[in-house]
Amino acid sequence: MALKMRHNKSPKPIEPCALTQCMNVIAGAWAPNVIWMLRGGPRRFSELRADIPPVSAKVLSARLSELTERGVILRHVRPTSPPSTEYELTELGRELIPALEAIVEVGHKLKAQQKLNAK
Amino acid sequence: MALKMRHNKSPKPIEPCALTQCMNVIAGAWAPNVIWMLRGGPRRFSELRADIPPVSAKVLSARLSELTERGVILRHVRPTSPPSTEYELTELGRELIPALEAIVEVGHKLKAQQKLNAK
DNA sequence: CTGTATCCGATCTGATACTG
DNA sequence: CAGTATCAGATCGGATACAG
Repeated sequence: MALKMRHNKSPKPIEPCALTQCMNVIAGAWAPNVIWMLRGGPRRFSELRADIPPVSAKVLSARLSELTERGVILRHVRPTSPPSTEYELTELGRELIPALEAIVEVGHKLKAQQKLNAK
Repeated sequence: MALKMRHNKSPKPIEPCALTQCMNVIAGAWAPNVIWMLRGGPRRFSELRADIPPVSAKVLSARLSELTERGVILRHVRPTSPPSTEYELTELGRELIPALEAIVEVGHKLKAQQKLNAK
């Protein structure tokens, strides 16, 4: 579902440059939050849902699958009586932390800027 | 169109944390590329269209408006005979460069990772 | 040249209900 | 607990045509 080969308009649609490459991973409403919440260590499915309040199970599940597929997070299933699953950043996933930290830092400045505009 | 009166489930729907705050700015298919292309200095509308091949005028215009509104870029209109407009990063906008650089760096590692998976 | 207006398909997300 | 299935609404982005 990631391959979308249709209409052969441009043989080389974009330079799928590194920027776009990485943006695709952290795009979407919740992917960055998921990674961010995992930066402190492994978390379970329901913990992530609690961390990121209004995310639906469907979307969280979809993002976790995508991120797993892309090699950013790992899934550990524990066959306990109530099933338990832990998600954890891979080494590649941890590479994203500095980028997200930089983004967070800009976020603070944006919030400050917005307060100025509001007044 | 921004207000969507959601059911009063959470009085504070999300912590619109700094992460989300900034992600909203660089979200979308082309916003990061626009900022990236402006990092070297001012560019005109048509130059940006050429820089970022398959972006439509509509979307580029929409992104530029958004980014201007958010205080990330500045618009200079030159009333020449053929109209000319230059876009430029603001000081706030330049704060995004390090974040994007970090993202680009991860992008390279993701590409490397993908090649491994492909084989 | 620099946009804006319309139409339209693709994608994302949420709500709800259901399974193991 | 940890998801999946289905449906529906909202948003995004592209193509085209048009305007200043």
